[in-house]
Amino acid sequence: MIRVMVVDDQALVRRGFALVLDNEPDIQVVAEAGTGLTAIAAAREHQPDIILMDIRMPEMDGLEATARILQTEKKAEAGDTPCRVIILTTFDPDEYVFRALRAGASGFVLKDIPPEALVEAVRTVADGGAMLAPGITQRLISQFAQKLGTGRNLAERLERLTAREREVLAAIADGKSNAEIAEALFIGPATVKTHVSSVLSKLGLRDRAQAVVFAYECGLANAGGRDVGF
Amino acid sequence: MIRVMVVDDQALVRRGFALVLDNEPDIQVVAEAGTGLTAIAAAREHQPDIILMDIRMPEMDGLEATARILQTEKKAEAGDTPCRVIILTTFDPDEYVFRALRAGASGFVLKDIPPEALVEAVRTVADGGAMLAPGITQRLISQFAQKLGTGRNLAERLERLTAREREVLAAIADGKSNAEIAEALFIGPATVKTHVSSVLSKLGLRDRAQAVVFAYECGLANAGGRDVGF
DNA sequence: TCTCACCTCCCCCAAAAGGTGGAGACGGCA
DNA sequence: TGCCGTCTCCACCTTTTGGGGGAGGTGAGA
Repeated sequence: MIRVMVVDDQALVRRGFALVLDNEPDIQVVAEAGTGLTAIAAAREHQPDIILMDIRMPEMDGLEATARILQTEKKAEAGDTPCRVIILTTFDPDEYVFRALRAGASGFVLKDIPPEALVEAVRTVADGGAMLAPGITQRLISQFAQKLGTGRNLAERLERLTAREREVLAAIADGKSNAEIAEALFIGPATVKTHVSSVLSKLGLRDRAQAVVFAYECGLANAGGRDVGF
Repeated sequence: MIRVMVVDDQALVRRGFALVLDNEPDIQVVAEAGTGLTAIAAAREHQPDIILMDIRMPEMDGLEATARILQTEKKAEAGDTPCRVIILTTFDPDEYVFRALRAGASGFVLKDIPPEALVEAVRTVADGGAMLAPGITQRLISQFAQKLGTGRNLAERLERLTAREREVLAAIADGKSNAEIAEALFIGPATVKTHVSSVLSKLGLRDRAQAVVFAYECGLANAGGRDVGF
């Protein structure tokens, strides 16, 4: 049985969704909330598997509420219920989508979807998957393809480097100085300089700064992976 | 009427999908192909709206074929049919997915989906959307959220900088030298040094190389956006 | 065996970068 | 009015970086 909570400030809308879902044999609506704040409390109390969350709400919007609920979930992590959130809204501007995904939402669907599709989305997400509105999936793919896109030809340039040189480049992309690289790779500083020089000349770069740019652009260094705690 | 081409090396599978789709009133299977090479030729000849493409095939795999078909499409761009590809396969390893998305696929679904879902996927993609298997959507979101994740707290550190300093940081993240930054911002090289110094000290960085790392990590510079043609 | 690519390290040197301290100009704000 | 933050620039200094050689050692392959 999938336990669902519906969060929307408009009681009618809320009841509508709840009725649609409750009509399914394997889905049970266990709570409803009309604001972000009450949603947080209700989530804690009823421990739903899935939360259908509107964005525009008084007191606290759905994105903020989503972030908080999933954060406390993560802290608890007693393995209770890894509650998952589907954002259900009328609009789909990019900013909302990105914020929602960052907040940890597993779905982002528009309110105009047919009821069966909503039910399907709930089941999909409860099953560990994710469900986005088709247009959003499309944009996500575009963004992703763009990021991977340029990587190709640059990665070819990367192959001109020897294994050691790639290691050095990675270290450069980590913000390390020559001395630090030497220490990290257990070689002398002079050797590091040699490697750095060949990396720069082979790739047609001038600076270690440009080397950092190159590393990020070709995917050798991945943005978002590191804590910049130099 | 949605014109579909089915590409799969197993004739039985191919016929199965074709029959399911042809049974729909708004979908017409206009071509079939058993290899990547013939798929390219058939796509050119029949100009389908949607191509269902298997990955594992003799002569040329589906990903390569997808890339080529969409590439020639792009070149032609006479506005004929902006043909779109749905990858339909038994496996979903990450590598395949990324290659598929980079090749320009608009969908990636597993062969075990129910027939109605396949039909729905075809309609969705024909309608300009995209459709991924739920698990894949999930992973795409994770990757995306990770990239956006750390950006927030770092961006706060960014706000300690003055507007000018942020400009300078952006220029640094572009791989520019102090002299180039001076030229770009119409100020003296000495001024650039001043700004660079305060950027580094305010952000707790040592190097302009570390500054580049910081810029990428906090999203000030976006990987994939630039041509590294130093 | 000889060659070649690679890794390792050295020296010297010029250029760039980064730190420190100071200074004038401008605009907002108490 | 005076204070403060910002932008602009300067001079001086140390450290780092990057380029130009050269040189020894290793292992794979012709």
